Order: sequence, then structure tokens, then C-alpha cells
Amino acid sequence: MKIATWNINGIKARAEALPAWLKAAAPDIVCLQEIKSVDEGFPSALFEDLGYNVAVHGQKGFNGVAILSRTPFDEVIRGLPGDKNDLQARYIEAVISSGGGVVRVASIYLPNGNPVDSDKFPYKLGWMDRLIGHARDLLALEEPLVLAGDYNVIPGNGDVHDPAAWTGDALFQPESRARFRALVNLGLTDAVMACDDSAGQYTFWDYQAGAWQKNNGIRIDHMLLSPQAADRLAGTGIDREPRGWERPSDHVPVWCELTDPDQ
DNA sequence: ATGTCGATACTTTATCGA
Repeated sequence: MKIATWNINGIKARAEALPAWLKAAAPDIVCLQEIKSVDEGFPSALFEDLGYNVAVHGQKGFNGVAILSRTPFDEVIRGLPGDKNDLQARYIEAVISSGGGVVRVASIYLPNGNPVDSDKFPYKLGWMDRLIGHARDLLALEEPLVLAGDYNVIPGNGDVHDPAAWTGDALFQPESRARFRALVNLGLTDAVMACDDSAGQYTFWDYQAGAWQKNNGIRIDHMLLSPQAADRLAGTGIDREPRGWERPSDHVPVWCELTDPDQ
């Protein structure tokens, strides 16, 4: 079973690129972030025509997450628990029976948090605290679990072209990185790092200043696996090609392959 | 040093968020 995550930076702007990538990569489950669309505006037919079921948690103009799945959803949960006053659409979770077993998958769009001296940074840290609490609850279920998405956190020096240039950024602050470590330390596995821990496996290149051409990237899109999922991890990949297409997203797809549970 | 893109609205240019 192939599970992918991609911050597409606008579903309408990616109405050609996303189906093209789906046909080429053939993932079973896809977690999307920054759809920048309300539920009713999401072009579900584009993906239903390719054999996917669609679950959306949208918002007008900004944010918004979705999950595509070849197999129907057993259950869909919209919104990260823990704060009824948080109206930003940044989390959707689904239970899917596929490949002879059940898997729980979350599509995460973690707050950016910039600028650090604004209220956006404490919002990011509070959101991460809630995510840690929810992940602890989910891990207690002892299921195959994949927490996938745009974490807006650069975990280490090997995940950024120029660490010094990012020292003041919310994505690279010690508080952000400490919470990401705390999340992983609950017992989750960073799928990409588990298969290849080399530096420079970037998933995002800014639109500005020729970042793509200079390979001035960062690794901020992650797939974190519960032990029951990590034990089935067969491989991962970062598809860089779509970053070079016409009108690209600034992020590229990240995917992992899980073996069937009876193999 | 600068450089971009997507969505929105008191819209055809400016603003916001990233």
C-alpha cells in the first residue's frame, strides 16, 4: 500500500498537476494540504474519475486539508481535538480498510508560525502540543497509523541548505524542533529518515530567489509512523519532478510503501 | 540586493499568508 502526502498550495491551481501525478505515481492514499478551498469548491470529480474516494476539510481562502483513498473511508474525523475555538482547517483523519488490514491516516497542515514575535508563533506551539496529545491517544490504539503532512518544522541541520539563514524562522526555532522531537519520541518513526538518513532530502523550495534552481530547499513534509506501521515500512520516496513542472506547488510529494499485513 | 505565487475583495490593483 502506497501512502503519500503533498502540500499542493491551492487545489484549483493544481487541477492539472495533481491528476497527472496521481496517474504516474498511483498512490492508494494521498494526504493533501493547503487546498485553499471550501468543501463545496473542491473538484472531487477529478479524483473520483481516477478511482479515488474524497474526504475534505476545507476553509475559504487559506489552509484546508483532504484525503484521497482508493478504498472507501470507514470513518472520517475533521479538526484536531483539543480547542473548540480553533476554526482553522488543518487536520483531517480517516480510517481505511485496505490491503487486508486497517490503517489510520491523518493529513496535517501544521501552522507556519511566522513571524516569531507575533501571536502566530504561540499558536503554532500550542497546536503542536495538541497534536502531541492526540498522537499519544492514537498510539494507545496500537494500530497502523500514519501522521502525514506539512509539519512546517525543519528537524535538523541536514534538512536545510543553509541552517544559518533559517535561525530566526519559526520553522527552525528550538521550541518548534523540540516539540517535533517530543512527537517522534512518543514512539513514532520518521519514514524517510528510517530508510535513508542522509542530508539534503528536501521537500520544499521557495518560489522566490531561484531557490529551486539553486536547490536551496528544506525538508518540512514528513510521514510519522506508529510501530504497527513502521514494522511494515518497505520504502519511501520524494518525487522532485513536479517541482519542475509548469505552475508548480512549492512542495513536492513524499510517499511511503507499506507491505500488506499478512506478508 | 532583488527575485513568487494563490486567493480574495469596497476587484482589474492591493492585500494577505506563506
